[in-house]
Amino acid sequence: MHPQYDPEKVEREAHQHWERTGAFRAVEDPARPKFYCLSMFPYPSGKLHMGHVRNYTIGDVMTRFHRMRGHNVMQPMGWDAFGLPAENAAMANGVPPAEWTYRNIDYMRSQLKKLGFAIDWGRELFTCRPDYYRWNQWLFLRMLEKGLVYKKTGTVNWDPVDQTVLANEQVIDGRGWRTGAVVEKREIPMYYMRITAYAEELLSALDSLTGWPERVKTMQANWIGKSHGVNIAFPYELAGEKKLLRVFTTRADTLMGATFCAVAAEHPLAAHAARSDRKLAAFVDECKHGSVMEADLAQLDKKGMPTGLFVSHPITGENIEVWVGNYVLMAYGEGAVMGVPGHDERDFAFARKYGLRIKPVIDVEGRPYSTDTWQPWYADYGKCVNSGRYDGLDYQGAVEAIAADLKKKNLGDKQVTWRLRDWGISRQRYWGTPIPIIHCQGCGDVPVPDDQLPVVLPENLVPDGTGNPLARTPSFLNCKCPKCGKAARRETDTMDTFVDSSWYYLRFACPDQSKAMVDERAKYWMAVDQYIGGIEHAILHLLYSRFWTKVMRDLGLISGVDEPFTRLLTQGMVLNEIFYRKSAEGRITYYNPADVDLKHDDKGQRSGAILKSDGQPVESDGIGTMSKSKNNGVDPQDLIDRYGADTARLFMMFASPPEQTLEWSDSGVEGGSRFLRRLWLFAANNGKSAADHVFNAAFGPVKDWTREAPQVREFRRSIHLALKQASYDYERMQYNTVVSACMKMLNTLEGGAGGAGIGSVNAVDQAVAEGVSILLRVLYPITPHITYALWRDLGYATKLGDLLDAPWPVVDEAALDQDEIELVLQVNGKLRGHMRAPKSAGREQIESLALAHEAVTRFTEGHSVKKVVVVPGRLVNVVV
RNA sequence: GCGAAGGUGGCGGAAUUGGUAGACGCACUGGAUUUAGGUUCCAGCGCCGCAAGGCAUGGGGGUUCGAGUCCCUUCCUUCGCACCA
Repeated sequence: MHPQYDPEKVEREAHQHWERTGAFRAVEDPARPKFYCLSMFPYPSGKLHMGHVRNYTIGDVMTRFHRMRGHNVMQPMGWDAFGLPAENAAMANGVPPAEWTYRNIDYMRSQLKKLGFAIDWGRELFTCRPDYYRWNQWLFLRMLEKGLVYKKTGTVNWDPVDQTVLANEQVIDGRGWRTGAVVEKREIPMYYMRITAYAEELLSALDSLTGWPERVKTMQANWIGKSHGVNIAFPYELAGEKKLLRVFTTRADTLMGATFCAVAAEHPLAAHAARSDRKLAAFVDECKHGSVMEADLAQLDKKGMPTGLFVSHPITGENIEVWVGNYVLMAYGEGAVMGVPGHDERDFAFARKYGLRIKPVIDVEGRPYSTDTWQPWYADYGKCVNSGRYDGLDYQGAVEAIAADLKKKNLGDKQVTWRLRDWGISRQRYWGTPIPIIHCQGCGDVPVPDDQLPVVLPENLVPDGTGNPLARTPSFLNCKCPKCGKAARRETDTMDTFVDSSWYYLRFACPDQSKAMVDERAKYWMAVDQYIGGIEHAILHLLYSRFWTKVMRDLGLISGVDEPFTRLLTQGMVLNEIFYRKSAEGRITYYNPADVDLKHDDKGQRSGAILKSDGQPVESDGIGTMSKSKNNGVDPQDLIDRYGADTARLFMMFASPPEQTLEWSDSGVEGGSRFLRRLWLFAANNGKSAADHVFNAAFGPVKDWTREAPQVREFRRSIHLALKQASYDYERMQYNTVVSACMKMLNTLEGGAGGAGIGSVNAVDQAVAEGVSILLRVLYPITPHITYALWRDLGYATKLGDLLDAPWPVVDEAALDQDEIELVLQVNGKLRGHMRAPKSAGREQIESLALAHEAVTRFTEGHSVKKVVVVPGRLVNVVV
């Protein structure tokens, strides 16, 4: 064995070995329990970032651990390869998105391989390949047949200069990111997936996801947003015709306080009124401009205009004026609200601004009411007042009574409303899955027949930022109508990339299947036992995937799977300190932490930070996520080149538990590297001679350790305690303390099992050998390369086989036993000393030993002992 | 505003059922090795105190023999959602 740890060599050899033996190929095996471990697949943006390294290391540790525990594991990898960044890169460099994407994939794949992940590369998939996205198209058509896909007009951000649709992230302060032109809202036809048909199941099934973090489930539940309320109709007449204005409310108990109605700018009634009122038309137009993002809308001032139309109150018959309000959302409920200024903050602000009547109808435990200023309790539940026959009723009672009365008049009923909206999947983009529709002058929108799938996306186009290049490509655009055979035009919109990621986990089970979307192998592997990814996908990706799984189930494509991901782990972000300098003119320049030296005073406290290049101080702006704009990123490649993959993996796992944020620390990385060098050195010096004994110790006939010297037994006890800790922490996925347990083991090993003349030499060697074999196996899922090399070089591999499938070490409970136990002595709950007592000592014996102990008597003298609490094996507390 | 998570040494973080707070690592201090720097090794390291001892898990209160852990209250931080009627 070479005495020097050479990570580059060690890792290269391990990779060659795994490659040669096909170590990570996953094969269906009904005889063994399966474990499908999946990390969210990356977007091929160019190179791996630290978030990827962390994500995939967590998954790899889990995969390797479960394999040692006897599971048939599968860890696949693929590429979320369609998307906007490829188009942006194309515009910047004039390279087709396909070329850019495939080049990035090649580089990132090589990085993943360097990190030594136990991935079955035979299952690699690419969402931008026709053999994958044809099934997006195929399922789209099945959903179309079932009415789960439909077409309607939707609102998009439109850049009037580039004549193109903008994604939300391309709109900055209401202007196009490239042109700076004010963005308009535009109505265009789009395809939608009817996710709302699954709202009830998507909500109720959250309860079954016991392996998901609570906050992700809460976020999804809020997003789905089920509200119970009442749909109320306000009758009116228009050109002699009787009509109804419908509103939805969760506060039907306040109906008697309704003094106006407000409709969204897009509401038909607003459009009608605008026809005869130019000022109103201008206002409606204004509302339709600007961003489509709701977070932006929420910042706007309340604005409105009367329509001049009146409706009558469904209970009193009173005349009520209809307004257009910029705060009313067309997409929620009926696109219209009843205005109850007395008990709704928005209506209150609106009424105050336009001098509308405010009528309080709820009394909240006698708290004061003034129409001058809004108070939070105005919106609380209370008793009806000023409400005629409903006076005195509470919230529930009033809602029931009012709903019943409305139902009698045919003017309303109880209703459940969802916040969740259907999923618009059309994107006016080139680099995505073509929507398989053909537009024919005579036949209308015609689905592409199955035997003409896939509709292949040409890979050689270069977008220029103006419109969709597909629309300028005759070879793609022109086709024949499948129905009538006449010349027709292909749909040029592509699908949202969330479609691609909504089912890739199913395809990993059978990526080579060319006849079907999925086959019976999916039944073996599904559901994903552990899914790992960033919290940023808590809502959309995870909700769409759940929806998609249910759709495929209901179409009979998969069976026995209601939910795709049994357990979910959302890993924390990777942070680093931010350093900057501010120039005299106020310009801020950020400096990478790698270029900054930290100064400490002699107590270890930070005393300053200076830039290495000029020795002048820089300011710290705290810590934040690694980002280009703050120049605080660390390139994983540098880390690997410098220290090797094992150190990178070890640091990632050690610095904090998987779900928490991780703070980058160069010296922490050094510490990890130091530990691995120490491990190597210890093995080189002591491991080989010890290993010769290992087969009698850990794997041979059980030895009676109770006869050995106390030092040897203490040594084993400490190894097995650490093993117990590590096993527990692997189960609960707290890998930082697994690393700490391994460090303890090495500390113990270096301390030795006792010198010459203590115990039998044979026992000392066996204890060391056993300790080494435990440490290597416990550390292996985290740092597989160095442990592979040591396992091989110390001779374990030849006798016991590959570390990949080595049995997980078993805690020897007998080793944890001690003849004498150290007990903590407390007086009045305060720590006063320690004493040793025989393991066999009973409660009374311990009590009398404690009361006689000097550490106790010092504090009990002159006082009377009231009570003695004995916690077996732990402590004695004397109360005086 | 609503919802969720979290406040523990100079720092990252431990503490499985209420039972020795600060494991493990980093930083720092002293010493050894080294021509020196680095590496490596040994020792120390919550705060105050010469010591005995006292004080410490954001603040305040409570339950308990005993509270980082349970309850109440308050402050702060982070994240998510946000005109949802």
